[in-house]
Amino acid sequence: MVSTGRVTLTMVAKRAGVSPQTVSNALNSPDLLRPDTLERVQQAIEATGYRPHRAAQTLRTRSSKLIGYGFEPAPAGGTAPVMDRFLHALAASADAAGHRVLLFAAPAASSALEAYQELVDDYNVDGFVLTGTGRGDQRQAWLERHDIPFVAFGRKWSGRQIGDWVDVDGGAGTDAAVEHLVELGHRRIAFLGWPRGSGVGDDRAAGWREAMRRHGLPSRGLRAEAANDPDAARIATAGLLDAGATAVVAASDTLAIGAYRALAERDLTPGRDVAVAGFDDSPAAELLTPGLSSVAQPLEDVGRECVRLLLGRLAEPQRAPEHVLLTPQLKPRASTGTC
Amino acid sequence: MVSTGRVTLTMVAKRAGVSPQTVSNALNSPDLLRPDTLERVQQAIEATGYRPHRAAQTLRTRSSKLIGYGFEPAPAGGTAPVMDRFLHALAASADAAGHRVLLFAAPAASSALEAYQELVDDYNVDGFVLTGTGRGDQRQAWLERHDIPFVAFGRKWSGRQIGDWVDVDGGAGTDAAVEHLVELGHRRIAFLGWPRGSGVGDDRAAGWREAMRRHGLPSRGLRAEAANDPDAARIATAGLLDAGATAVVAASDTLAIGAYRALAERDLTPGRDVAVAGFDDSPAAELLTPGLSSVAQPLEDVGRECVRLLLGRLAEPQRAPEHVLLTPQLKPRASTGTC
DNA sequence: ACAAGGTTTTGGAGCGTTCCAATTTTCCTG
DNA sequence: CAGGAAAATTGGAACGCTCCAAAACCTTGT
Repeated sequence: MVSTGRVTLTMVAKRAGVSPQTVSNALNSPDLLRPDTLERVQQAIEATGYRPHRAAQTLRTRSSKLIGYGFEPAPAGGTAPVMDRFLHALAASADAAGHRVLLFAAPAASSALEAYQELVDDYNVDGFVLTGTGRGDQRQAWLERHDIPFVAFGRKWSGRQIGDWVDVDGGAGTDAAVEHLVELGHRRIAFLGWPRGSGVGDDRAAGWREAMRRHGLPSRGLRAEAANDPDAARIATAGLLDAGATAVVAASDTLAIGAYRALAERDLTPGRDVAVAGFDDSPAAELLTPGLSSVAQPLEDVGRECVRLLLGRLAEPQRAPEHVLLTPQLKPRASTGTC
Repeated sequence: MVSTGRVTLTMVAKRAGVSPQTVSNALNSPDLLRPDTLERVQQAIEATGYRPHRAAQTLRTRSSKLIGYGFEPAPAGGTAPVMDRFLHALAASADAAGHRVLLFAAPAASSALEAYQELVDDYNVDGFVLTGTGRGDQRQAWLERHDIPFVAFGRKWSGRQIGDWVDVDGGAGTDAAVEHLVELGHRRIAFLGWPRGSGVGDDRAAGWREAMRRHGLPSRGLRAEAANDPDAARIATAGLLDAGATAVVAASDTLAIGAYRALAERDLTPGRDVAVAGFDDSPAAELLTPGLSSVAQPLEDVGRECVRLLLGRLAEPQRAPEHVLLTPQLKPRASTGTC
């Protein structure tokens, strides 16, 4: 209908025969209006196709309905291949909640924190979603000190807990993998993990150990460590095979690939001779031959929860920190197939 | 120094002993000021740590310095695993140019185009970067009709050319792969591609054919087609091996993995018995055993060019469409290693 | 010294919204 | 049916910036 230029609050007001403020209220506090007035205003909004102008709102309210996400350069081996799914989920959830995601190229982790402050000052970004919060990451402390709301995807593994987080229960993931392998009849189930000291890695190791204990299975001598690199993992796996492992639970798909290589060296086939399970369900997992059973993180849920927690904090800045721990799920494929 | 509240233009002006407008000019058209005035204003800006408030600028100028990027759910097999690198490059280039990237969850491709209009109306997004512009994608036409600036990563393969684009010369990529294989002594070099009809796929096929022709090598019978799925590719590859191929150039890493499987079925080893090259240099490529030679797209450059073209168009909306074609580079690994 | 012409600086309005305080209307209760 | 409190609505200012047009300031040339 309306063809030219922007429709403003005032135009809607004129059309509905009320003041601009009333239209604003119709949008922001509808319960202030008398039902019939509300109805009339809503019709005018509908008819004109009015949409509020975010910049004007931001200027007045100091809230942009923007969520900042610092995008880090993807380190080759890590969980990077899977982060695009998270990011999509984040964007979708934010959109659904009437917010949007502002992407920025995060400067080298935890340095140059001013970038966060600038986003708040310049754009009135409401809060941030952090990922890759490893040990020694100072972002949480810094943001808290500056009263900037945030949620982290990933727990804080050391030091004082700060702020809200959403995380995936890695232990539950490896536990499920062990459970699956036990059902298939395995007893000597090894764990191929990263060097101790990384919170995420230790968590995944703990899940394995606990599941082994629960089933009364020995874990001694069945744990090997390697950097997140197939070749290091290949070498480490050899030791596990020597120790008589019939199954290997790896802390990442990259490590699992190393296990594949170790098996190949001895003319063994994953899934037939020795079972292998990975972690992350990266795109590579289903492309491997045989397909790699892998623990998939519920990234859509993580994205949704991140948004939920962040918006919650925005609404109530002083409430106690909230934590959400989600359970991942094993995707069985041929690598643990026939036993 | 300054501790409380926001620093505004007016404060800076007061401090420098000039009018607010002059400070604005110092920022936006410095050449209007007398050098000594400029100096004085800049010092005041420095001293106060002033940063312009984007919402206020946006409200006045109708430009948000925001670039919209519609993030699509990643279809498993495609180039998705590599798009995070592009996105990071995009964000980095945008940031460097004083812009930012606004992420939104794009509704199913080329439907619900109103989402783009809304972003323009609500947020004053300056323009968009499109990806995954396949055949029949109506976004370009729609955006042009609505006078919304955009750049596409990806050419238009059919119909009238619309707007600016940046793309990677797929033909040059497969050509380079053939070149590499010829140097290694191969003569029966096959192409494993997607079914005809996709612009990208046909382009990659053309590069192979052209390189073969240039070297006087026969290509007849050496081309197979399969959907972008390892198993379909495995089957298709069998035919190529029967035709005596000693090397396979694949249109994607996913297809190349299918070739690996076909070789494994015959107890052949990629790189030793038959050479295999992929396309995209996805994370999986270097994890495969043996490592997969693959054509890597210069995604950082693509991101940078996208921003450059888009900003160019914003500055000069009526100029003729500009196109940038970048050359990818083969990353040789063991799969084409020994011959 | 003064007008003409250019360069540099300024005041005021306005972008579209929401805040705040004040005003009007409505609904009770006595 | 007056009086008062609660509910609903309104007018004006303000958020921080840039546009526009007008004013002040320099140079020159005569």
